[in-house]
Amino acid sequence: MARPTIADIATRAGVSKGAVSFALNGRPGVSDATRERILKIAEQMSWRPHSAARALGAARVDSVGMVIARPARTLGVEPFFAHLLSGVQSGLSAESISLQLLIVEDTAAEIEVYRRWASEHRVDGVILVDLTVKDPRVEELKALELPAVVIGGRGGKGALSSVWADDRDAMLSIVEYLAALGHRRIAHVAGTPNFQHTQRRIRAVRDAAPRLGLLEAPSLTTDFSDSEGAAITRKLLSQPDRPTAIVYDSDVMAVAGLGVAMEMGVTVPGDLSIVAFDDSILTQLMHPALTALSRDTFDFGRQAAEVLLQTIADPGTVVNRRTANPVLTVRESTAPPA
Amino acid sequence: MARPTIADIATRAGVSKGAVSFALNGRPGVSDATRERILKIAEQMSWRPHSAARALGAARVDSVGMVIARPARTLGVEPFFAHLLSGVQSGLSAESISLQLLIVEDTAAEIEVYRRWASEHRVDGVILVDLTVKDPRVEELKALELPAVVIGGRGGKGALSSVWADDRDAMLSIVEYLAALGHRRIAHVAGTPNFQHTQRRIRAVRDAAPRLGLLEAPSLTTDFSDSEGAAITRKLLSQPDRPTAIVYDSDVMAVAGLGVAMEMGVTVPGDLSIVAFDDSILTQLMHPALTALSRDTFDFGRQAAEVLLQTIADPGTVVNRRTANPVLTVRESTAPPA
DNA sequence: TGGATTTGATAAACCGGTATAGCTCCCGAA
DNA sequence: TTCGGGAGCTATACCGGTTTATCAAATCCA
Repeated sequence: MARPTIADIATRAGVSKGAVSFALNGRPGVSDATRERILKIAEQMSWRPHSAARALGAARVDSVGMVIARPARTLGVEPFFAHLLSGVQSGLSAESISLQLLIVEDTAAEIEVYRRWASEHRVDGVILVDLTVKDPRVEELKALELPAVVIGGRGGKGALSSVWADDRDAMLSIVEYLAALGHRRIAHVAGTPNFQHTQRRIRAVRDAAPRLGLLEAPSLTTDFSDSEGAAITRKLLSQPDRPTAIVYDSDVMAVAGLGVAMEMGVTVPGDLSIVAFDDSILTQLMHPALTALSRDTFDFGRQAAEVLLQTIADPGTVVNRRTANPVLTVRESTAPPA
Repeated sequence: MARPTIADIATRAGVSKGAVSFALNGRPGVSDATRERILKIAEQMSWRPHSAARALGAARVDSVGMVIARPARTLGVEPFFAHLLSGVQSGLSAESISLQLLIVEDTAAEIEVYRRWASEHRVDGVILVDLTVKDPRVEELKALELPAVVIGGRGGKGALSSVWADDRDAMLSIVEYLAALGHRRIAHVAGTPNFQHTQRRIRAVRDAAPRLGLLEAPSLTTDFSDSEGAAITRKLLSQPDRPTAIVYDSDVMAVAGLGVAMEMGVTVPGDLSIVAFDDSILTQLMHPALTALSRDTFDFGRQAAEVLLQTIADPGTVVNRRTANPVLTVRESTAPPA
């Protein structure tokens, strides 16, 4: 027989559909003896709930969504997303909730997806990444009343739940380390200026500079691509008073920067120290291996899932959870200046 | 008012639910005038179908699934998956079908997911990757009667639909190119031996060796990790008659191999030519940039989606589609031997 | 002991669509 | 003039669960 339904179980157990439903969901209304009997029969018939039928009862769909808005070609180099995804899933699988993943071209398309998901009842909540300054998605999700959690940034004034790491603190730890090594000319090759975390990192560098006695500490924004990372590095290293250390906002840009240094005959870490804000296998494969900030991205995802489930369970609450601070993994690309 | 239903539309249009359903699905049963009126009202009320309600009618769920069975930590370095995913989605979005993505630890867990999906009616079909020799998933999916398409390998004797590229041909083009440059000692650092494509590539090397007059052409299997790639390279380069060219089955291993060569004072491409079977930003960031086999992974995914939709529409058919041949992108890591 | 409450279970409504049997017109052919 | 038949639409059952109103029997308490 194909796919047993609760009606089949009811017939076999000699009870009503309702009783079976109560038994299977662990709610009161049946005696322990009956419950046990029903559960055993369900087990025997290897019954599984029909997800659509469940979802129809205006209840949850047991599915959450995640949209990544990036042009396809810039995606996938960073292990960041893969680890984040694994983490999110490990957080969800405990409750056997599934994840819908979508990759779209831009934020407009992303919002369109949220509207569709909301109106079609496809997900119970969503996870947001790459939060920008004045992000339009926050307002939209509030309007749609779709539970959401923001990763890596606070969701506006108590608007959405969030899971975030202290970028400021992390950046300070990098700059302080470089200053302690003796560097006085430090450059910061940042990411897209409209990302919230980019702003926070830039501010951290600017605020710390005077205190650490830095002569120079410019932050230069890019589109996160390897080519812009390389171009900016070329420009920095061509200056008469070139920096003795560069901090890159991503591992890909750091690797590109290392390539430029080698091509220009600038030795690393002799003439130039390099630090990547993101760690991955990339930074470890280099020669010299790059000093990088390591974050537990997997755990990040896991916590996001947890917070989202809380928010779904009680749509009123807004949770802002701060995760463990990232740590600086020192490798071969940093040393005192010549 | 929250979420209009077809009943609301029916009331407003002064017709029955059935008529509305006919009109919205473009099937006969209503006059053109009525249809037009209903469509306009639906548009005004911004009606969207409730996916669960649709799915309940024993029909399709408009959702397909994809499970990637890899330990979280080895995942995400290769842009391969990200591009594949984007491609799959672009193929699906035309029909506004959503994608469920799951990352699990091993094949056992993967099969468990298929069972759950099938019994809970969560997906209409699935996409398989990383096909192994005697893959247990093929049998399982046949048993579950879940439409499926295999990416990168044939699905057994007409068992499942598939989309594949000619690995043999691709490998031949690499080896022939190296032979033409004058290389006679070529090593092949392969992936996991139980993958079908690994087997095909190994066979291609073995078959071509005599014809091309190669003195030596060993294929050495690994677990695809950078560390094993490095270890094997170290061993190869320590031999008295070391190879003058190495072909790596993945970009990550090729990069690791390049690192080993540099660390051992073996110049690339002077003393050693390196070719990666997979292209990505990684290979381009290196110095020297690596010669690599470029595949249109995005298109691969798109075609897989297409074939899957065909298979879902008509569960009887088995489509085996061969995609465009990959091309060798020559960069700086290959040259005639010294 | 009798009325009030609790327990264990049932029948039926409901969620939002789809599918189908059947009804009413209206037209054309015999 | 009657009958067949198709177009256009309605009413209703159905999909597989959840939930609620209802009810009988058991239990409790004064």
